[in-house]
Amino acid sequence: MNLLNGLNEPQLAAVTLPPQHALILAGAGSGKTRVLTTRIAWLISTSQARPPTVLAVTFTNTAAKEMLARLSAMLPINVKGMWIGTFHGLCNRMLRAHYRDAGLPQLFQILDSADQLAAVKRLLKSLNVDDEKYPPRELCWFINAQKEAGLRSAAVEAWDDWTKKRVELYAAYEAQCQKEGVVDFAELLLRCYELLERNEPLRRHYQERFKLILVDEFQDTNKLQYRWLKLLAGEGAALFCVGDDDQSIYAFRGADVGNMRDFEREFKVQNLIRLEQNYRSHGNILDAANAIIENNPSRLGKNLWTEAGAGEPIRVHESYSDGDEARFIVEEVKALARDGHARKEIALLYRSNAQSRALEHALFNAGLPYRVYGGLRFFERAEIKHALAYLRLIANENDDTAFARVVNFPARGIGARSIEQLADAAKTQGSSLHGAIPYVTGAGGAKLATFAALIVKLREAAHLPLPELVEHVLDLSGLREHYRNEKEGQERLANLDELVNAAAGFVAEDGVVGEEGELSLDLASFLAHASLEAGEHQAGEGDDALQLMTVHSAKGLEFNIVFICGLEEGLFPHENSLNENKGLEEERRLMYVAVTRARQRLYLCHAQTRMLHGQMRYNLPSRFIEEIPAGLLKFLTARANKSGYAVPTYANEAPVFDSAPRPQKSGGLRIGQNVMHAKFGLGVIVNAEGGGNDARVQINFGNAGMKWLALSVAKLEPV
DNA sequence: ATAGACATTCTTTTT
DNA sequence: GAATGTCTAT
Repeated sequence: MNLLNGLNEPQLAAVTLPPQHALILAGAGSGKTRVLTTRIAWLISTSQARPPTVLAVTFTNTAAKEMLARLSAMLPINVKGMWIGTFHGLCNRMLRAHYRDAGLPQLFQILDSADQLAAVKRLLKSLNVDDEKYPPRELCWFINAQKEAGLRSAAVEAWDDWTKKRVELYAAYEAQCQKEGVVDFAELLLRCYELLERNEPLRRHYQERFKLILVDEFQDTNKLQYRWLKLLAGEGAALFCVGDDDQSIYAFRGADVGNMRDFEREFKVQNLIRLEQNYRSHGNILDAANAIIENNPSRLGKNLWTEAGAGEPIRVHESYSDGDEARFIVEEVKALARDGHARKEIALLYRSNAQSRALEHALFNAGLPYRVYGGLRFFERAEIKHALAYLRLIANENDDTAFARVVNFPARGIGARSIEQLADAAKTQGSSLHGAIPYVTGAGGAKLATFAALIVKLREAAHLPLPELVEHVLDLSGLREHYRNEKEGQERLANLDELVNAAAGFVAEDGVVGEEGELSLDLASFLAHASLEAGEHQAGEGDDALQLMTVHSAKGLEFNIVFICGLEEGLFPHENSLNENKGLEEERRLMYVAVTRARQRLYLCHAQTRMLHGQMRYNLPSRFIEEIPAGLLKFLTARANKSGYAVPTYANEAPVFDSAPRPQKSGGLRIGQNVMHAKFGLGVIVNAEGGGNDARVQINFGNAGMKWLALSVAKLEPV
C-alpha cells in the first residue's frame, strides 16, 4: 500500500498498530505529524475505522490545519465527519451543540485573555477591592490555574487569608461570567469536562461515537485536558498519544509531562514506540541539541540520530549591541539570499516578543520582506475588538465586557460618572449593565437610552448575511466615521475593511449552521472563531518573506536556516525562570526546541548590551552556548575581546561610545568590561559609583548573580 | 466630559 | 519604549 511507502520501521509499527492505546515518544523531526496523519488514513482505508469515529486534537490551529490538509491529500473520501481541532475548538463545538445542558446561553461569547483581564478589573472595581493587594493579572492567573486543575471556587482550599479572599473573588468572577453569558479559555475546557462528567447519556453518546482518539503534543496537556480525554475514551476506544517530553515548554500554563507516565499506567499501555531517527537536521545540529538536553535530569530518555552527514558547523556570533546583532543578521541574510536561499526558509527565533522590534527595524531599513508571527494579532487590534464588541452586543446584550468597551466609543458623552451610576443600578437590580439602563436618571440616562436604541437598531439587521451585517455595524456605530477623522486612522480603516473580508470569507464549521428566522448563529460562530483563532493569517502569507517568531510559536515548524537571537543570560534562559521551580530545565527544553528547528544551518547570536525597559543591560553569553561541545562550533567573532568590546562590524555604524552611555573610568575598569573574579567567575561590569578608595562596581556574574564589589578589596582581572 | 499631557509599570512564553 | 492609568486644562 503506497500510504506506507518510505516509513521506517518504528514509524510503520506506530501507523499500523491495531486500534489500541499507544504512546509514541517522538523526537524532534522524527516524522510525528506524518505518523499521526498516516495512521488515520491507514485505519480508514483498511476499514478499521470510519471518519465519524475519529477525533484528533492538537494545541495550535496551525497544527490542526496542517493535519487536515495532509489528510485530505492522502484520503480520497472527505474528512468532514472527523473532529479535528484544538482542545479549545472542540470544547467550544461541543458546548455550542449542548448549550442548554451546559447551562449556557445559546450565543455565549468567549473572552480572550485581554477580555478576561478587563472583566476582572471591572469586577474588582464593582466590589471596591484594592487592586494593589489583588493585582488583576495575578488574579486571572490564579483563577485560570484553579480551572486548569479542575477546581470550581467552592472546591478550592484556601491556605491563607489572602488566598481565601482570592477564592471569594474567583466565586464572584464565576457569577459575573455566568450572568453575562461569557466563558474564558479555561472555562471552555472546564465547562465541557463538567458537561460530560455529569450528563451520562451525553457522555455515552460521545464515547460510543469516538473510537479513535489521537492527541498531538501530548506532553503539553494539562491535568484537566487529560481528564477530559479520559472521559471521552470509553469502552473500545483507542487513545493514540504522540509526544516528546524534551519539548515540553508549557509547564508555565499548567502543562504536566506527568500525564505521559499517568497515561501509560492508567490505560495499561502495551504499545510504547520511540521514534528516534531524525529526518530534519544535519548531524552537528542534532549533536548540539542532544548535548544541551542531556543537562536535564529526569528525562524519559531518548537520543536522536540521523543518517545525514555532519553538515556545517554551528556559527556563533557576538555583537556589541542588539542593533549590531540585527545588522549582522541582515547582512548575513542578504548574502544567503544572493546564494539562492529562499527567504521563507530562514527563520529568526527569539525568546520574547519584545526582541522582534530591533530586528524588524533593521529588516525594514534594509528593505527585506519579513513576516512576524504572534505579537499583535489581527483580532486583537483595538479597532477590531471595538467592532467585534458591537457584534457581540447583537448576539448578547448582557455581555458587559463588550458593553463597557463600546458604550462610549466612539465618544458619545457617556463618561465615568454615568458608567458608575449604571454599574450601581446594575448591582442593585442584579442585572447586566444593559439591563440597568432604564434605572439611570438624568442626562446620563438619556444618553444611555440612545445607546440602547442603537443596539436595538443594530439587532434589527441581525438577519443580514454576515459581511453585510458587519458593514452595517461599522457604519451605524460610527466606528468608520471615527477613524476617518483620526489622523493615524488609515491603517485602522483598512483593518476594518479587512474584517468585512474576513466575515465574507468565513465559513461556519459544520454542525453549527444558522437557521432561518433565528438570531444569526453564523454570527456566534464567527465571534467564536475570532476569539479562538486570533488571526494567524496575515497579509503576505504567500510571499517569500523571512520568518520571525518566538521559540514557543516555532514549535512544530522547521527551516533550512535558523538564527537564534539574544542568547544571553537573563534573556535566554530568562531571568524570571531561574527563580521558578524547574524553570531552568524548561528554558533548556525551549533551547532544544529552538536548535532542532534548523535543517542545514544554525546561527547562535548574542550581544553584549541590549535595551530593555528603555535602559541598557549588560549580559553574558547564554550558558546554553557553553553546553554545546566546542568542536561543533565556529566562532564568527573573537571571543571575549581583550578590550572588552567587540569591534563594530559595519562601516555606517556610529562610533560605539556615542550611542552607548559614556564608559565610566573607575580604577581602569569600564562599564561593559568583562572581568574575572576568583570566586564568582566571569562577569560584566554594569554600573559604578564612588571614586578613589571608595570606588565600587556592580558586576553581573550570570550564574552567581549581581554583586556590588569594592575595588579596593575585590580582585578583578580584566578579561 | 474630554483630550492631551504626564507618570507609571511592564514583558517570558499562549489557547 | 509602549501601553495603560492618572491628572489637568479646556
